[in-house]
Amino acid sequence: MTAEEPHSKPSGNGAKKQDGTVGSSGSDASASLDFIRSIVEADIKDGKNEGRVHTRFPPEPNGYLHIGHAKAICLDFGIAAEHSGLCNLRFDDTNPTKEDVEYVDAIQEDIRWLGFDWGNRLHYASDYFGQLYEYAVQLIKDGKAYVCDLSGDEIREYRGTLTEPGRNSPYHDRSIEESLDLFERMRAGEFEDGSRVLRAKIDMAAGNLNMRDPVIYRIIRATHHRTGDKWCIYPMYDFTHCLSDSIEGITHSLCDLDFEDHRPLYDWFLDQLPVHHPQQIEFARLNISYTILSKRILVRLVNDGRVNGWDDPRMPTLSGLRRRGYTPDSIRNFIGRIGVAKRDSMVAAADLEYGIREELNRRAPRVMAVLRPLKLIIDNYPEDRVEQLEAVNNPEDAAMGTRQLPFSRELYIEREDFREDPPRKFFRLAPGREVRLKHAYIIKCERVDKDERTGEIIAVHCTYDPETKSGAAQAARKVKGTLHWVSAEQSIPATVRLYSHLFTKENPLETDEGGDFTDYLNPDSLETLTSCRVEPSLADAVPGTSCQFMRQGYFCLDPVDSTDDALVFNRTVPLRDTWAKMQKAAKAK
RNA sequence: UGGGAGAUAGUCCAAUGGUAGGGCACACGGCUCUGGACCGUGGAAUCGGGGUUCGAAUCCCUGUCUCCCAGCCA
Repeated sequence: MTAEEPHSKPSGNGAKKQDGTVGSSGSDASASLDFIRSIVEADIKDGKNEGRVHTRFPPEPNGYLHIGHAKAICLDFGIAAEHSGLCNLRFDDTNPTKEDVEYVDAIQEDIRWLGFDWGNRLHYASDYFGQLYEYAVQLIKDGKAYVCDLSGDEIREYRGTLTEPGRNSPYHDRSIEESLDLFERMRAGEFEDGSRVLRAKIDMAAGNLNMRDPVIYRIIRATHHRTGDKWCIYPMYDFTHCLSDSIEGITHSLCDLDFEDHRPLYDWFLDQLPVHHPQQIEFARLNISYTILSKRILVRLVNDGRVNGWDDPRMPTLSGLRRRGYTPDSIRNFIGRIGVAKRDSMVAAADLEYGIREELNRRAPRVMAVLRPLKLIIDNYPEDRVEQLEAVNNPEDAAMGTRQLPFSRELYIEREDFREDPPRKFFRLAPGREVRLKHAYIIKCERVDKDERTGEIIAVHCTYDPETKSGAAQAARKVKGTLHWVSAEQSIPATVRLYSHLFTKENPLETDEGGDFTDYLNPDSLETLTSCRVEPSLADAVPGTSCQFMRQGYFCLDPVDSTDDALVFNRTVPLRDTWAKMQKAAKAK
């Protein structure tokens, strides 16, 4: 997210459970507290806020949540839970021209999915419009705000620049009575959009631009998703946010570094009024290599058709990650592992991938799936015979049991598992070589069938050794490689989508002269394979569930595009591939 | 000669005056019916320069670099 709502941060210790206990994560008990938790601890110790901890997560409903927001969510909800405190969900809906109920629904779903619960504390800044209006009137009465008739361009002009002070608006010294009257009439709809604003009277010479008489109310005739046409004036973020925090009794208001410059203004409003004064604390937003965490840009990718919607599995949105096969635990653990600090940083995409592999290795059942099939015929195996072989579902967890796998004379293996002219260290199948078929027999390659014209290998002929059946006493013979396979007849067809980074550059926002992030869109971020064959047990797979395609990676049945007769799997993340790494290294030499 | 913030291995985070440590990544080895997982080993950092101190990543001075801010967005 660029300049979105302030985020809170993730808990270093994973999500709190309903009972307020803390789940474990990458960082363990010995770990020291991050700087925000240190502040919170100190505040509790000092008896500040009567020892209460009350945070909030304040998204603007103008887009879907992404993993950067997950950092904020984990922090806001996590810190509250760690201290038996509360965390509110508050929609920061002060700009009806950009917001929509579609987003408020999606945001709630995503937060719940991540594992957090705001109880009955679902709020909207728009709930406070009446109170906020009264506060604004109070400011005018106290001579601390005035109605300004300057146009947008003029306001900018009067604001000065980074190095030159601004000048007072000609309306700066307008009488309190006149401002009161005008503000009332702004609300009544007597003036056109953009014709007048209410401004705080602070200091046009302030080095901090935010303090140069910031606008606090503007006229916008737009239907608000909650208040409809009740209002035609809407409060600005700076005015709304601090007072909403105050109204809700928030103690620690966590947001990202972009709002550091706004803190003096946050404090100023609260100091002018007789209200509770929460503390704003800023932390560095999350950046991940080869992706972009900016709502502004994500919305562009969606609208320009660069991806297939907010939940496209290539998107770093929570809905995209979910559809890709990422789990809430893996995301929470990731957030806990990367920590919280104030310096700008770029977390390696590999860090995120590590998290999901770690979890799925423990939980995902192993299955056989051949993505790019090559026919393999076992010449000495009876033509009409079909054996049911027992296969372990997860070697990491015996409790997950076993299943039956059909084996027959004609199989499919992965095309890349056979090489007619194998390179050094190639432990797979090649003429004259032996390999084990996982859960089955050791086979030996005898010859290949080729297309006479193209030279393409059409089938591999092998013989099997009946004595080497997996589990059999005499099966101990060692071979260099083990391949996955499916029975040609009994396997079922499937489509498999292989995803990789959406961008080809670590930081796609760091562009050359005149370029932009679209220059680095990865043309190969999605590869769709339509001739895949998977073991028959997958016919009953439940959409959204994950499994490991042996030797390949973790995949999940796409909940949107998959049907009973046309299975579609999304690759969540490939397995670590030492062989590929070796080849790449060799190539580099 | 605007204001604010931040600089610790490739990367992310610790160490708050007392042995610079951990995760990821990387490399090497072991094990393995997944070239996965797992186990072991290793390389690798305090932005520069001064100062205070028995002792500095930490305190002081100075320099450099990076990020944010000129919406009637949040």
